[in-house]
Amino acid sequence: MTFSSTAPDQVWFAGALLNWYPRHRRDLPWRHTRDPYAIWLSEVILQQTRVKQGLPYYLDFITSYPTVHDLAAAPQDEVLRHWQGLGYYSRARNMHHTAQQVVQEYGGQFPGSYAELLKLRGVGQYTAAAIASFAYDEQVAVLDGNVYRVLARVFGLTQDIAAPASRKVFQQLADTLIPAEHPAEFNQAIMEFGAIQCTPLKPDCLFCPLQSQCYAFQHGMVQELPVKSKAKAARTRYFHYLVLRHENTLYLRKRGPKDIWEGLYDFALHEDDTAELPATALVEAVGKLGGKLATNRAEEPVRSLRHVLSHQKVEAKFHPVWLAEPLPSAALSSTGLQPYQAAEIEELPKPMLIANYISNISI
DNA sequence: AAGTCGGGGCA
DNA sequence: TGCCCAGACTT
Repeated sequence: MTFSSTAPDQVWFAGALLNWYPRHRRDLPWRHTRDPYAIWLSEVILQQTRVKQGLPYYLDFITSYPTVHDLAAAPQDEVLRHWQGLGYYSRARNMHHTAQQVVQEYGGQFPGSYAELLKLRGVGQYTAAAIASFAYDEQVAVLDGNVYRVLARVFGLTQDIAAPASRKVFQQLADTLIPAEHPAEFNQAIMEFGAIQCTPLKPDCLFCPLQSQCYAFQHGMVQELPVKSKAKAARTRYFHYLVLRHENTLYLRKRGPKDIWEGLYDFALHEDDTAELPATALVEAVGKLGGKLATNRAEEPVRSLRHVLSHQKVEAKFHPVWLAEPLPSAALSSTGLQPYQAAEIEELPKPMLIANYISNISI
């Protein structure tokens, strides 16, 4: 790759960042260790997640599961329960799987190189580079949202960072920038610089050490870079939850694959293409399960909650239904529903939509 | 290459 | 509201 004569010198760029970093770095717990397990844990948690949001989860996980053996031995429901609220739950399932693989196939030792780390489930190019550099000082450049932004601005790259094909350009540039001497510090520095100084909305260009060499600043294009195409609009889905209750139990079931919230627990669900259902539909649904309606219960209000995900908007209605007797076993086996008491429900991993609903009713 | 997968924080 | 966040996986 070649640069125009006005492009910042590559050695100067690394030097400037390595000078900036120790003066501005945040004190974060995963920066005090070279244990690949702890670093891997932090990196998986921080995928598509701000440090502020991920930090308490990291502290909880490293305390609850101090070694990869502890994590591998834990039940999946327990791991997902610790992950509850962090989103992108495939990360937790993949993390759990990888912990078990590291114990069983690698004797509890994490792979020692970028190429080997890349083979682990849930470990992509970014995470493999992060672990390899932070834990092993391997000279492999990380490329995350921060790095995309910093490189696009400083070097004036106009490729659409949302397009997978653009990755090559940025990765090649990052590979030429990372120094042999301090690869880990360089990776930390460029990401921290993106997170603190070269921020998406209002970057602190006034006090930026790269200002004199920054393409975007010199050309008045800070607001235009990086170029990123818009995501398509989220679709709306209508969830009608049957909150089946008998005495002190609620019926929930574990969600399956090929949809949101895999592995988490919610109520009996009827999805429809409309927010409104005829009143008879509920009674009919309960009857279909072989449920008998209780007659000694006061009518409870239907609650509506809206929940926004990356690619979907869920409009949920919760319909409380008191049963006169437990659901027949045939209904349980066909739906996967099981009765749970309040203390048990607390331990189940649930989507925030469900957790929020439950926290506002009395059980 | 495009689609899918969460939730929270911010202006 | 819209955008972004220490991305990875599936189709």
